[in-house]
Amino acid sequence: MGPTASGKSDLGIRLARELDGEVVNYDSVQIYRGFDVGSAKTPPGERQGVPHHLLDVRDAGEPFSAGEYARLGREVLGEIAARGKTPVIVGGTGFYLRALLEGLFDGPSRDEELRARLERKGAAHLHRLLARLDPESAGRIHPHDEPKLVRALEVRILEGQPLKRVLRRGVEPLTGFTVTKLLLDPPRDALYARIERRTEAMFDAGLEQEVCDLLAAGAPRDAWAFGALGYRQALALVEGRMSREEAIADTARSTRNYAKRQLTWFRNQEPEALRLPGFGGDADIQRRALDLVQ
RNA sequence: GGCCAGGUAGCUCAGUUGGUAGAGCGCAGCCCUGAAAAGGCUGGCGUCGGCGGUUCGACUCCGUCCCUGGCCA
Repeated sequence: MGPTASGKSDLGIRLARELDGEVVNYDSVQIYRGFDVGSAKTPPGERQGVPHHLLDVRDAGEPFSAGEYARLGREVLGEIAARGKTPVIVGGTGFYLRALLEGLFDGPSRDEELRARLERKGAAHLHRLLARLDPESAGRIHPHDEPKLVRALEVRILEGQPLKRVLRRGVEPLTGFTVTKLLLDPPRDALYARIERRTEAMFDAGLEQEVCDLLAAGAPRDAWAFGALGYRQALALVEGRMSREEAIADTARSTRNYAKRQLTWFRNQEPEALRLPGFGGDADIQRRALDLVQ
């Protein structure tokens, strides 16, 4: 695990080669077919023969969720183990990793109709409604945090019970594996500089063209995956709502913000992860990672 | 050289009739149980261009100097 641009893919491939393993992705954007340049997906030609899983399993317009990720992930993990290989789980979507390893509660999936109805009402209204139906959750969720209010209401309405009660139900951690967690944590300055450079490189490498290709292939312009970092801006560029300079600057800034949120998550939600103070491509970091894993 | 408009937080800018300052973004810290590259919370930051003056009190008024932009020479 590690923030965006910390070299997770490099380290993942290295570890997989050494351990006779296969890479399992847990990046929420690399899940999508055709989202390659902007998600920094390792091109097939650079995978050094290491099999990669859970890349390109959805089209732009298809919804996806942590729950689905956990189900697919456990299947894949089982298959890899059956082959006698070692899974090397690589990504930056901390919530997906938690869903995979710790499990999610046995609750309802998204209900699009219910959500559409709720989302129309606005956060303030939703918070008042939740205060009535599930006071405990209303006290825990900030009145401005619409997505979490919607989810709490969705569970409460569909299950007829407050979220906290449902939350305990049916959480099944992954079994059958010994997990070693490694966290890439390069110096902040160096990480930000690298994000800056990588963002420019993505636009140079044809992120704009990738968006055009996706649109031409029928991806709706409001497809969820177009909300991802870089894609939102590249779409604005394609549609003439942003200049190239603005698109790059905006992408780099949001990517820094994202990296910071990832670091907070990993630091506090994955305290047992072993920290590697550098980039995944660094030779000494790779050596240290191998020592920790063997 | 003259005229005009500006000089306030790292950046962009607001600041009512004089009572020592704010907003967004950035940055930092944090939250998160099925759209998590999403969404949300909290926080510090200023010699208000310099120097004088008027005043009990000046970012606000006066003088002067410096800097930036525009127009005219």
